[in-house]
Formats: sequence, structure tokens, C-alpha cells
Amino acid sequence: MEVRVRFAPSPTGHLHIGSARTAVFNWLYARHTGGKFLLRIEDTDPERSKQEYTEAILDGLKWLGLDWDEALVYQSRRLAVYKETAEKMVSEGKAYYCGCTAAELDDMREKALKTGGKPRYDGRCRNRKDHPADRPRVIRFQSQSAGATVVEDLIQGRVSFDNAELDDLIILRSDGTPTYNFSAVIDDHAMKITHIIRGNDHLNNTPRQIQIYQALGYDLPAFAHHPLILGEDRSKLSKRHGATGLTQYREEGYLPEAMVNFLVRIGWSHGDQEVFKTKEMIEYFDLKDLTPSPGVWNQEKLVWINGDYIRNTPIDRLADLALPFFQKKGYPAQKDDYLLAIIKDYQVRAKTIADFAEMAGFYYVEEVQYDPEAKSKFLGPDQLKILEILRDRLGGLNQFEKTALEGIFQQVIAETGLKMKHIAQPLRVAIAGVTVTAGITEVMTVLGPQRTLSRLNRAIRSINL
RNA sequence: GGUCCCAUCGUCUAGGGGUUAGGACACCGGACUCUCAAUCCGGUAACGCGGGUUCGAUUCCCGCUGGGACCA
Repeated sequence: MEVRVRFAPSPTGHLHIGSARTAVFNWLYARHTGGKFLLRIEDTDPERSKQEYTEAILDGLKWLGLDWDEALVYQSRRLAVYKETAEKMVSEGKAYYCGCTAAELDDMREKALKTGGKPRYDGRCRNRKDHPADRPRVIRFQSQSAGATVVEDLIQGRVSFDNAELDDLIILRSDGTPTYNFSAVIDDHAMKITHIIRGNDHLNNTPRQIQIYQALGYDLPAFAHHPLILGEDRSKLSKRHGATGLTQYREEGYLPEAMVNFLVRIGWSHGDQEVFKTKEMIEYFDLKDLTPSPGVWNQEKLVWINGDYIRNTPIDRLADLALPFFQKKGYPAQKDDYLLAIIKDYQVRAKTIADFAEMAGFYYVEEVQYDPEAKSKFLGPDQLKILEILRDRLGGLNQFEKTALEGIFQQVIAETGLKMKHIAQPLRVAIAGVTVTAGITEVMTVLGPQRTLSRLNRAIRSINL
């Protein structure tokens, strides 16, 4: 039988990294099994659902490289189906109208609490026939009161729930909109979903859903509840732990492949392997290799894996990705050989795409800004002489090239008795303004004789002032 | 509070009745070196506690503790 899985976000905000991970698991499972990956937009709450969020979620999925099959299902367009089904259940005695007011429900809860009971609906409307027509009424599912409902979870194992714990949940609100547990069941069945892969936060909903499946005579799908991602303090990952929106990571210069690789490795493993090509992930991914225990978001590891991906990404693509970062910082960069050369020299150093513009902005400035500490340490009277020697020797070259530059450094070292570090650092600060850059000959080669010499002269003048 | 889930280095994890408990990130040292990276080499570091079961439990079972989620 063909595997059919789905990702069912509520468009009430941007794509959360936890949701993105759920999507990744679903997508991988579909691709691994040769099945279908479907999307359903759970937008039955008109107050909170926004079209722009749906767009943002789809953008996020596309960015990650998660392509989906078949047309999107919008729950807001299926309200009639939910209503019809709920009413049919009433006529079949599987659900009933309930006109209890908020006051009645509060009262019920209070009394239950006072007598040591649980704050749950007592089912008083189950057999009521005299519903006042002027009162809004909901439809409640008549749940099993005896026995237990068992979830055979592919990740968590067998989980049993005592039916006595489950009260008669509302499936249709008085305004005719369905509740989550109801619409999810109706749609998963309509979409012929075979495996429900979702966060562990839904495990408690599952017995209720199973009872609805059974009442409706639907076949049960397989369930797989994956563990959640936790923040550093081991509580559910939220805004106070930092960025939770996928978009933010994109804007901070993380590569989509690195994000997928990182996300999938929280909770999933394949032996000792850390870095996976998409093809490998698809080949190896299986639900049985998901752990049941939650995992903490490890930002350092994300940074490392992103750096690893950057080191293995073609220069040309890096340039395309980095260009907007340079431009955003006001540098007159464009995609040309100059940019490509810079990217090449910084590829091993960048941990994010943003790092390129962060570290290599000096290539694009008219006047180098000297870092105060660097200047006081390397652009003082002590360094004047060496800088002047370098200017004179370098001025004799009409084009910069690695071996020629190295030859000059060797000569200068031989003549002055200085060590390379005594030459390179002042020179570096003179032409870049900072003490940390790519190799000095690489920087000079890219900058070229003109820029290098004029920067060198300006540094010398700044010392003489 | 009720229900449910979880428990191997700081973190992500492998493993599993008898192992020197493996890998990765981070961290610390070293090599390389013009700075910083990258790379390579080495190091510190874990089976939460208590009962069982067993010749033997980190591994299986129970309890506790701790953490988490959901519902209220």
C-alpha cells in the first residue's frame, strides 16, 4: 500500500523550526517509501489564520527543499463536510447536541473540583431532548466511558489511555466550526493518510481521535509521535530561547541543507554519521531510527554543520547567496571575479553566509577603518620603517601574484632580520584595518597593487601625523 | 492538579545482559602557521537513584527522583 503522509500547519504564524522538523520527517518518510507527502492548511480559525502566513510556511518548505504532492487542502473550504459529518453522527447516536452555557460548565467544573473529582464534562446533555432552540449549541462526541484506548505508536511504543479519563469532547462549535481533533480525523481519512507523523505534544489527543475513527468506521492510520525540541533549559523551545522562526535562520545566513541536516539529527540517527547528502537521508531514513526522547537545540552544532556545508558548497553559489548580505551593509558589491575571489578566500572561515560580508567588508571600502586596538598595536612608530620598506618594494611590482609577493617577503626578512609575523600584521592592519583576515598574500592579490599601495601609503601617513 | 511521554559525556547521539561504553558539537592541549580559520593528532567528560530478575545489569521489570508535554 502506498504511504501517504501529511504536514498540517496552522497558518497563525511563521514556520517554526520545530514544525519544520516535523515536515522534514514526513517528507523524508514519503520520499524514502516512494509515497506521497501532502499539505493541509488548518485554517478554521478565521481570527488567527492569515493568508500571508500560509505563504510564509510554503516559502519555508520550498526553501528547505521539501516539495509536496497533490493539491493543498484548506480546512476552511471544508466546513460543510465537518458539519455534515457531525450531524450525521448525531443522527446515528454517536454524538449529541449540548446547550450547556459557560456558567453551567464553570459550575460543573467547580463542583467536581470541590468533591475531589476531575474538571470534566459530565455528559448531562447526552440524553436531553428539550434543547432550548434559542440557545447556541455545540455537538459533542459521545466517547467510550469504559475500557481503554490503546495507541500503537511507531516511536513511543504501546500507550494505553483509560477511557474514563476522556470526557465528551466538543467536535463542532456553536458557530459551526470543527475542533482540531475532529477535523483532523475527517481530513486524514479523506486524504487517505496512512501514517501520521507528528510531535509528541499530540500524543494525548490521539486516543480521542482513535475513538472518532472507530465511531465513524474508518480504518486507523499508523501513528508516530516524534519527540519535541527543547530549549537550553529543557523546556519547550520558544521565543525566549532565541530565534524559533525558520526565516530568521535564513536571514542569518544558514544554508537550507544545513538546517535540514541539523534538524533531522535531533531525534534521528544513522549510526555514527553526522553529515548526510539529501539522497543519503532519503535512503537511510526510517521511523524506527527516531528516538522517543526529546532533544535540546544545540546552536553550536548548527553553526558547525553550517560551516561544513559552506566549505562544501561551490563558490559560485556562495557568491549568489552572499551578495545580498554585502549589499545590505552598503558595500558596492556585485557578482564578479572580485567577489568570487573574496568568497574563495573566506570559504573556510565563514560559519554563516552573513560572515562573508561581516569579515570581508574591507575589500569594498574607499577608506579602511582601523580597528583602534589593531592600530595602536600595529600601526605605530615602531612599524613605520617596515611599512615604508614594503611600500618601496611592492611599488616595484606592476602586478601582484603569490610567488612574487612571497619573494619580496623573503627578501625583506633576510635584509631586516624581522620575522614574517612582524611584517604581516602591520601590513594586514594597513590594508584591511583588522588583525584577522585571509592569508596576507591572498588579500593583496585580490586587492591588487593599486588598492594595496594606496592603503599602505595612507597607513604610513596616519603614523606620521 | 490529572493524564501521558522521556532519562548514556555540558549538548546531539551509537550501543546493548559480559564492551577499554563508540562517534559528533563544544571545551582543553599539540602539529601546521603571517593573523584567523580549515585540517590532522591527542585529552577531559556519561549509563540519575533504589529495588528486583540473572552467574552477571548501563542494557530487562518495578518504584522513586528529575525533566517535558497535553488538559484544566
